Amino acid sequence: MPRPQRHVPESPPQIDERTQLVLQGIINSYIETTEPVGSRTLSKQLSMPMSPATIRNIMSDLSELGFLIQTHTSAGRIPTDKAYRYYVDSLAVADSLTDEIRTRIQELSAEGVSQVEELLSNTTKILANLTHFACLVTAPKTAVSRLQRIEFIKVSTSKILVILVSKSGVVRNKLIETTEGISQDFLNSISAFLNEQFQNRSFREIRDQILQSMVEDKERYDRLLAQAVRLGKKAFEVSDPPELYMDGHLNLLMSAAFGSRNDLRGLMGTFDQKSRIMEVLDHTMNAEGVRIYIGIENDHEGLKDCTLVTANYRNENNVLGTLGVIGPTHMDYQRIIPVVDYTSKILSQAITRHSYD
Amino acid sequence: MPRPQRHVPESPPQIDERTQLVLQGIINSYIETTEPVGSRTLSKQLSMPMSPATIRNIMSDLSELGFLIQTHTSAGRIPTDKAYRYYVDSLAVADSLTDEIRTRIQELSAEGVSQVEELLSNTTKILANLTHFACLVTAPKTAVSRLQRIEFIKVSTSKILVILVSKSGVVRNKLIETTEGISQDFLNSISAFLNEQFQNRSFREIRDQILQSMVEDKERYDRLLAQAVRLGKKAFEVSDPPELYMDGHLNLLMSAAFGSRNDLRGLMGTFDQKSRIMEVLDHTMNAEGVRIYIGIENDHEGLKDCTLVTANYRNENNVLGTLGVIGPTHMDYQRIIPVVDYTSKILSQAITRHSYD
DNA sequence: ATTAGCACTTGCTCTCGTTGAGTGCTAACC
DNA sequence: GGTTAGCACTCAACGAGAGCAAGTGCTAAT
Repeated sequence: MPRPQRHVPESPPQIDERTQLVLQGIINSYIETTEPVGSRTLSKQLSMPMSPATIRNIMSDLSELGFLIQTHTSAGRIPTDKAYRYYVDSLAVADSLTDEIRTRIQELSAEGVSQVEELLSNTTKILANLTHFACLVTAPKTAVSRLQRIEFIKVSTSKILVILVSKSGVVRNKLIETTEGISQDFLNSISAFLNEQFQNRSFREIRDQILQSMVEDKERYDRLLAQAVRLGKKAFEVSDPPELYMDGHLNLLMSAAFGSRNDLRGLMGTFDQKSRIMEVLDHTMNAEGVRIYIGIENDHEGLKDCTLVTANYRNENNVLGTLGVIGPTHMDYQRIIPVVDYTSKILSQAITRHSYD
Repeated sequence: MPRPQRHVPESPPQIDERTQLVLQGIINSYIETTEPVGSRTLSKQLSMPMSPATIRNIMSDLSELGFLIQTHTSAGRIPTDKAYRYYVDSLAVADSLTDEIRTRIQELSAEGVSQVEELLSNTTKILANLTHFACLVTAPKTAVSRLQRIEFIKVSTSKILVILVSKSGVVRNKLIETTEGISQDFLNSISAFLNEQFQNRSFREIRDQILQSMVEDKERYDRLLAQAVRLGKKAFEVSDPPELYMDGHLNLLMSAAFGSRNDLRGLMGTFDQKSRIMEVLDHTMNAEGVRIYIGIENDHEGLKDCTLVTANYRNENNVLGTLGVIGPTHMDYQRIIPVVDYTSKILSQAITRHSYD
């Protein structure tokens, strides 16, 4: 298992081995049952034989360290976010994936999947199925992706369809209104020109350059150039809708993991604002490997009882986007982490096959 | 208000005027409060002065006719699906829309909306906002829509991008793998040929015709024709994903209208299967005007506590698709029906402006 | 035909004791 | 000195019972 990155690097508190064992036991038990765990129960489950009283002492220490809390005085204890952090960083051992799960994940690029968009949407579906949590995949960032092909198609006297194909295989189209009658032949010349000029350049670069070239004079005298700039400008205008593929959020809402009606409301609100979720994901995109954000570590209010597990996907040359799952903080980390990890790798492979890089 | 179509035409039961008044009062009150309504409460609310005892007698009759039920012996009464049916057919008077709502709806084709897809997605958003229910819009059926333009773009040595633009303004693209090296020039000839041959024909027609022409011999001798048929076949192959725009389902789930956890589960399952929802909507598409399907009249199990209100949208020549909202059976019909009606008209206008017909 | 009055039903809420899981502390134990 | 048994204490959850409020159906008077 790839050792996941820690959210805030900080030396893990020194805890002796037996205490670790107890903590681990509590977390495992809580993940399984979602019930506060008491000393007696734990004593029976634990491999190392310890009396409830001993465990009580250890638990008391752990409470003092901020790893455990009690919902009320006479109840068992449940792990805090801090405990999960420690667990994920130092205790958890990733399950190895079964062949069955591997196969399921590989199906994201099953026979007949020809478009990148389909790939991404399949990924969320499969992840949702596997985890029963909310699953997210961001589309490759258009701003940084590079141009493979641009084409203009005249669909009516006043409308021109722009087709943008990026190196990463994403196709985007856009309608442009135009007053002047431009022939298809002329459009072809323009796209040939733009293709030659800008292939392999990033959309952002292209945009900048086109905007700049506006000030230069020479194009005034060249009808082709002038039109190319005019149309190109429209084509590359910023209007990337935040593209986010999402599935399984309904599962999550029902998962009974969230008791109170209020939590649900908050969570719902969160999922309604795709753009906010995008932000969160984008924010994590600089790191490598599987990243884990537990509860309060998410700076989004609605996610305070959730853990976000993300990883990037990429083609040979670039990081393209992020995928992730959002579940309750008491998710089964040992299972979820390798699933996300493997999915990101498979998606990377698949999308590399679809890229033109 | 367009008198909504009745689900199963059937002469409305003869009910005297005062009884109608009571039924209407009960339904109105229940729609407003979602509480069983008793004789005393109703007596105070009703315009015509009647004592609780009188109302009790009438209620008793209505119960016998199957319009009302009691959740338990000593509770007030709530309307049955049959009551809503009667209400919608004979009692309800549509509210007239405020200017504010009209304006809100008109915003679906606000400044800068250039693609049909955006139009449809805006429609669901606005409807969801206005109704707080789940809102659906089906994309124009590709099978019946007619070809405006087809274009092939070579994006790499082995991949060709097909762009299909329909008369209704929907753009669809699709990737085709090819082993042979075909030049862009040649692709242009092919698309020119196909455009000339098939413009204005419905996708279904085209598909049929291309499949048929396979058996004819002459094309063997004509490379252009052969390739055109080969690529055209791939391009028009059936693989329409069921295209459904949806919004507000989360609102619906939270609307507290659904008490039991179980109902929710069922409803969720329903929304998860977009294809089933499509079926339901498609099924209603033959009718005209606003249609209303109340509770059990929906032959989908998960919708047994829901009412579906749908209307078609169209351009000048054809019915293109359906839009609808799904809410609890006790929705405010007098408000929802005109909203759906007006939205369908505005969407029709907008999409007509975007059509090439 | 309508209405007032009354007995009856029933779900909801509040209280109160009981139960059981769990804790923290102390003293005994190895 | 760490570990464990024992014990008093706490507190949520459960269930029974009382009282309440809303509502009904029936009967008899208007």
